[in-house]
Amino acid sequence: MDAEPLGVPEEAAVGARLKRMRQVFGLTQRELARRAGVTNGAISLIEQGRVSPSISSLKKILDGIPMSLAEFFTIDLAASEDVFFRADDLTEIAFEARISFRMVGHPLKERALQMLHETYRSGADTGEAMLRHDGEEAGIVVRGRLLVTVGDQEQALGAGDAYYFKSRIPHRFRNPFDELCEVISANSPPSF
Amino acid sequence: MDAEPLGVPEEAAVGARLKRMRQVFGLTQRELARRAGVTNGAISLIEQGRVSPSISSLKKILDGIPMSLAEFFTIDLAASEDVFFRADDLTEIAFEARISFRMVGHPLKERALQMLHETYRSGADTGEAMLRHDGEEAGIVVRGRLLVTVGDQEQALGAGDAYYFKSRIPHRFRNPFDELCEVISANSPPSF
DNA sequence: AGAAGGTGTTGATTATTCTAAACGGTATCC
DNA sequence: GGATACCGTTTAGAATAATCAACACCTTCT
Repeated sequence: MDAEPLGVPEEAAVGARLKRMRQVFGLTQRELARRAGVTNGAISLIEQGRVSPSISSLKKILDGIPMSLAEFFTIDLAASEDVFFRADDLTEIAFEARISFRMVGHPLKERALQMLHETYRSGADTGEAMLRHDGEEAGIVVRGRLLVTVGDQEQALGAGDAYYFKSRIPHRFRNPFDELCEVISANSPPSF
Repeated sequence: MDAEPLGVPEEAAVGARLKRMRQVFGLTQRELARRAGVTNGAISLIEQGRVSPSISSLKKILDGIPMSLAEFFTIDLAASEDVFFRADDLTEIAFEARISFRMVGHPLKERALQMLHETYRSGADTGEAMLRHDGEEAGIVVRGRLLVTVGDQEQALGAGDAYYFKSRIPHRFRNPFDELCEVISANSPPSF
């Protein structure tokens, strides 16, 4: 009706959505247009909300990403909010004086994965009583050295070294060295 | 490109999908068109797959149902298959000579709900050892009378009477009367 | 500075979709 | 039997979307 579709939220939403998806996949309008077999102009118009694409052309474009129509309309953009967390924003998990665990992501949210930024000061030890819990965990040493014990294996890991094991296997982390050690770890499902 | 979009599955799929949705909601093309503020012709063309509607018009049409674009593209039409089950098709769950449990739906399919058509002949009893399991259950007596025990409460229910309780509470069903008793029950999540 | 190659955006034309109004078919009512 | 009231379908023309080609802008390179 109107020349300017101001009051129509869905068009703009589709455009914004497409732009978001395209950017998430690291594509330019032209690159996506080439892959999809449409013109870059069409994508520009759609993203600006100046036209409402037909299902067929939207599908054609999404095929170039690639992404299904169902995905396109279903994926919750808000859910991918808070992708970045500043170091200061990480939630501290008290453990022991010499150990600091700082969690990536919101504490309360239901998640399939948990990531921790761990700091082991000299002399830190998760305890003689080995840790055991469900899931699997992995980590990479960022700075300093860490003595990792998993089952009957024990290794001193330096910066860049990593571990991966099933958390049911008794494990322990120690820093018997005199320099501070930082580790980035992840476990799934979350067990803290 | 072609006048006849034979090789394009998606358009036809959208048309068929729309037709299905419209029919499921018991609407005629004209009625839906009236609600959506489009012409019945447009709906006809779309359903035949002769055009690929724009997002804006598809949304307008779906608003008339009403249904979101996400729903429209997500809902699995095949999943709503086998909606009706003849009495003879209900799967019998052997229990006791005087008790018959006949399940609605396919035994193997993952479901959030289970419905049973239960028959308690005179003297039937689910057992002195009370039943306990996860979930919640409800039922309505269709015929005869049933003595229902839930925790420390006990009631004789007649036709039309019903119950609802958390299945963790010990429960028992008995028919000490001399007429046959039929009950329709449901429990979620399925526990048989 | 200027050329080259990238980005997204914009008119004029072509192609497609939507509307409006008709058509044929079927069931119901009188 | 004919009028009425639905149904879905179809066609000509108005409205909208997509293309093509140019445009303005920004980096990078020489």
